[in-house]
Amino acid sequence: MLDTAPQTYTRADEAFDCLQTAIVKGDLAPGDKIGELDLCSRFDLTRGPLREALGRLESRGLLVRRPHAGVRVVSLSASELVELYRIREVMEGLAARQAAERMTDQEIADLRATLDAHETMIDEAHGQAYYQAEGDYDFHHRIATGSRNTKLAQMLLGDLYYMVRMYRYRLSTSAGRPHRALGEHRRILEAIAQRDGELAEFLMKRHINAARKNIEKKIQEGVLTI
Amino acid sequence: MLDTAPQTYTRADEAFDCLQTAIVKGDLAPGDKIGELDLCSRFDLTRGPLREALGRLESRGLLVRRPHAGVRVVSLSASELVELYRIREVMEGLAARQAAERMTDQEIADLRATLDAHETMIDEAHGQAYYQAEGDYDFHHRIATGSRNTKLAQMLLGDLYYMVRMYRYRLSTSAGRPHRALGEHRRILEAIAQRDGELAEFLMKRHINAARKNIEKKIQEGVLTI
DNA sequence: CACGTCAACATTGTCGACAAACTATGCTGG
DNA sequence: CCAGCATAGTTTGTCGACAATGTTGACGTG
Repeated sequence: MLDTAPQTYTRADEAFDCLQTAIVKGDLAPGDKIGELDLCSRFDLTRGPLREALGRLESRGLLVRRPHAGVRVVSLSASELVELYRIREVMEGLAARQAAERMTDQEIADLRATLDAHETMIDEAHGQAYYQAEGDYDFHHRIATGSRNTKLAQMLLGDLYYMVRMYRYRLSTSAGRPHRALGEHRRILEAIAQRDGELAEFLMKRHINAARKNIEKKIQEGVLTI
Repeated sequence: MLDTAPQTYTRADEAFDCLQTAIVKGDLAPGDKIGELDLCSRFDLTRGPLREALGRLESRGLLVRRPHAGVRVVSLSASELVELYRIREVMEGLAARQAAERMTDQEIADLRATLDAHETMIDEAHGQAYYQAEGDYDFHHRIATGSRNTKLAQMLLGDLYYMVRMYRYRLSTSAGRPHRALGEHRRILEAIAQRDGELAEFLMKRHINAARKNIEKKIQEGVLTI
C-alpha cells in the first residue's frame, strides 16, 4: 500500500528510471537530440512504454519535445541554473521549518548518524567530490521527507533534485566546501533537534544561498561551461 | 520557436488538456476511479495518446495510478490542501520579489488594468464567485510569468495552480473576501511598481497566508467536506 | 554562385490486437 | 452462516504495423 513499495514494476517505470538516471549521470548530455529507436535498442524497450516515460520526463522538465521533431535533453542556461537555487532556497527553507516541527526523535537521531558517517567519509576521501554528489543529496532528501509535506517532498525529490544533480556532476567541488557545508548541515540539524523551526528555516536558506553564490562564482570564473 | 505557440497540436496534448480541465472543473471528481475505455469513448480518443496523457497527469500529481489496477483522480486530505498553501506562500513570495525586479513597465501597466477590470467585475457581480475562480488566478498567473524564472513559473502554473483550482471550485466564497483580496492585490502591485521586491514578497506571503487561514476556518466549520 | 523549391527519407504520432494482471462473483468447506 | 479459494471477466500493459510530419539533400533558376 505504501507508495515506496510498488509491487509490480511496469516496463514504463523501468524506462522512466533508466532515462532519468542516464540524464542525471550525464550519459545523455544536455542538448543531445535522442531518437526513440536509439533509446529502444539501448535499453531494450519497445516504443510504447518508452513514449510514456518520455512524456513523464517532459512533464518534469528534464526533456523538451517538439512535435514530430524529436526530443532533446533540457539544456539549462547559466541563469536558469542559478534560478533553480533561488527556488530551492525558499522551498527547502519551508521543508526545514516543517521538519523541525514534525520529524520524530528517531528520524533526528538517524540524521545525526548520517552526518557522522559523512564526516568520516570526507576525512577519508580528503574532501573529495563524493560528499557533494551523494552525501549532500542524502541530507536534503531526509529533510524533505521529514517535512511530512507530501507535495513539497514530491516537488523537491521528483523535480528539483534531479535537475540539480544533473549539473552537479559537472561541478568540480571546491577545496574546502565539503567541510564548510557539513558544518552548516550540523547547525541546521541542531536547530531541528531543538524544534526551532524559524532558525532551521533561516539556516537552510543561508546554506543554499551559499551554494548558489559558489556556483555564480564558478560561472564568472568560467569554470562551469554551459 | 516560442513554446507558447505550438504549431502542431498532437492528440496526446489534446487528451492532456481535456483531462486536466475535466479534473479541474470537477467533471472527474477526486477519488473517482476512471477506466481508460470510458475516457476514450468520452473524449473520442484512442488508448495510445490517452495513456501518454495519463502518464503526464500522474507525474504532475493530479492522478494516482496503481499498476494493473487503474487510475484515480487524486484526493487531497484537508491537511494536504492546507500544506499546498504553505508551498504557495514561499514560492509565490519569491515570484513576487523577482517580479518586482524584472517585470517591464508595460507588464505592470497591464496588471494594473487587469485589477481595474476585476474591480468592476466584482461590483457588477456583487462579490460573486467569479472573481475567486478566474480573476484571482489571472493575477497570480501574471506575477508568476513576470518573475522571469522559467522553472518557478512552470511549477506554479503547471502543478500547483491546477491542484488549487480543483478544490477552489468547491469552496463557496465568503461574502467579503473578494473585496479584501482585491485590496491585497493592489498593495502587492504597488510594491512591484515601486520595485520594492522585499515588500512585494512580504505582502504576497501574507496574502496567501490569509487565504490559507480562510480555508482552515471553513474546514473547521465543516463547510468544506474532503 | 546563392537562393528557393521539390522530392525522397527518416522519424515521430497513431492505431488496433494480443497477453498479463487484478477484481469480483460464486462455490465449497468448516 | 461466514471464511477462504478458484475461476471467469474485465481492465490494463505491451507489442508491431500504418500513417502523418519534419528534415535533408539535390536540383534548377535568378
